[in-house]
Amino acid sequence: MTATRDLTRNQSLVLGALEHADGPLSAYTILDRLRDAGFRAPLQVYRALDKLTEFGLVHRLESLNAFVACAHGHDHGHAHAHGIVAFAICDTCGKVDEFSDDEVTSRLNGWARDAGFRASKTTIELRGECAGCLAAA
Amino acid sequence: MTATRDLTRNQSLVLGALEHADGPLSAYTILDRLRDAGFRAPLQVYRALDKLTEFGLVHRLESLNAFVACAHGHDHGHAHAHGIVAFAICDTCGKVDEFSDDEVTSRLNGWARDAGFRASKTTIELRGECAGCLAAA
DNA sequence: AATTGGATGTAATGTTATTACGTTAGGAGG
DNA sequence: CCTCCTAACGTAATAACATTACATCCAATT
Ligand SMILES: [Zn+2]
Ligand SMILES: [Zn+2]
Ligand SMILES: [Zn+2]
Ligand SMILES: [Zn+2]
Repeated sequence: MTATRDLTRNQSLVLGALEHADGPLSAYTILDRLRDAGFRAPLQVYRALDKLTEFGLVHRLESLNAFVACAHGHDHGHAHAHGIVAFAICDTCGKVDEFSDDEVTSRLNGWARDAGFRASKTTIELRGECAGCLAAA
Repeated sequence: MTATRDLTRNQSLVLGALEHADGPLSAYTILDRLRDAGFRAPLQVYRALDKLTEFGLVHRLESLNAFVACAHGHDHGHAHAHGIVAFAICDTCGKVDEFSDDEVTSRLNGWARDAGFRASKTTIELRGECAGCLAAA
């Protein structure tokens, strides 16, 4: 059983913004959407994002400089461990698909073991066009 | 046989800066190092990087917002096709190891095929600590 | 009450990337 | 030679993303 975590007000607001969005949001977009809730400065967003990422509730998309709520079903503050996670990002509609592949994880871990490299974070991002957008084109 | 490509002066300078560096460089660091060669503005660097990346001579490290010369041995302007390339980036010493794994490539391509996703670019980056730094610690 | 640590508020600054606009160099074709 | 076209270049301004610095607040502990 994974422990439920108490989120602070700012963390809840940022997580909520990401969960209600239809795609990844930049920190500054989140800031804009939370102005009415009292947000004033980027740091309020970045601090919350740091914690949410640490808790595994939010992922940062490096190739986009943006953030998404974790796609795995879980209640607020109730996370679960990820293996290596991959993202397929549609450059046309912005949709993001989060997935994970044990064989990929195992090969990358194997490479790291052989190289004596200790990985603390691994990023896998596919940029391209999703099935829906390809069909529409 | 892959065609040799003529690089422009700016492209050669930027590629040279990356090849002589001992690690990834940000666009602005490249700019600073090329001041004496007449560089004045970020765009000069970004334009050269765009082309070099397109030619496969340079890779962008998304998690670092920085660039490295391709590790594969090739003469200036003489590139070769990559499959999906992965990078192991040491957060301690900055060293970058470029590698490629057919099984990883095949699994990711397989996922994309099944999902109907057409990937135009795939990023794999391991952040952590290299063998040398782990031994030194 | 004093101390501690985490979270917060705010301003200033630093870093990375792009837009806009004008100029230059070189090849293709008349 | 001259015009058209295209790719590359030069420069300035601005936009977008992220961090540093410093003060304050508050709850838990001693
Ligand atoms: Zn997730
Ligand atoms: Zn799409
Ligand atoms: Zn390469
Ligand atoms: Zn190292």
